[in-house]
Amino acid sequence: MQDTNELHRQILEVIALIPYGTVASYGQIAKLAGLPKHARLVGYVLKHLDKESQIPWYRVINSQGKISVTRMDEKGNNVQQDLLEAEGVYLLNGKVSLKKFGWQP
DNA sequence: GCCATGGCTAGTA
DNA sequence: GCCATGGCTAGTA
Repeated sequence: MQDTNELHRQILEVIALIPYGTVASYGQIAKLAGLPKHARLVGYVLKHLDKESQIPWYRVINSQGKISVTRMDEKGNNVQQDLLEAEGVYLLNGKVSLKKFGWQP
């Protein structure tokens, strides 16, 4: 049980390092956390993140540059997309250019 | 235990 | 294909 939380903590730690205005993929986070092949776990952890968390969850997208989260605000805008655009990260044809905005640690 | 289910993905086609 | 979770049966005791 404690091992699991430790993994989650490592993952969140790495996500917290993603710089403003950049994005990283689930797989990339997993790898940097020392957990290659655990991309899905990253998704799981983020899904269960509590609302109060200060972790920049929205800077994590899939490896194709697409947003996986579908949550909308009252205006019908995708919440994650809004948060990214507020940092200057925009979508083109529904995708973020990883070349431009991808985090290179 | 077994099996389905995910905020996924490298590597084909 | 990967892998942690969670719900749900067998099958013991």
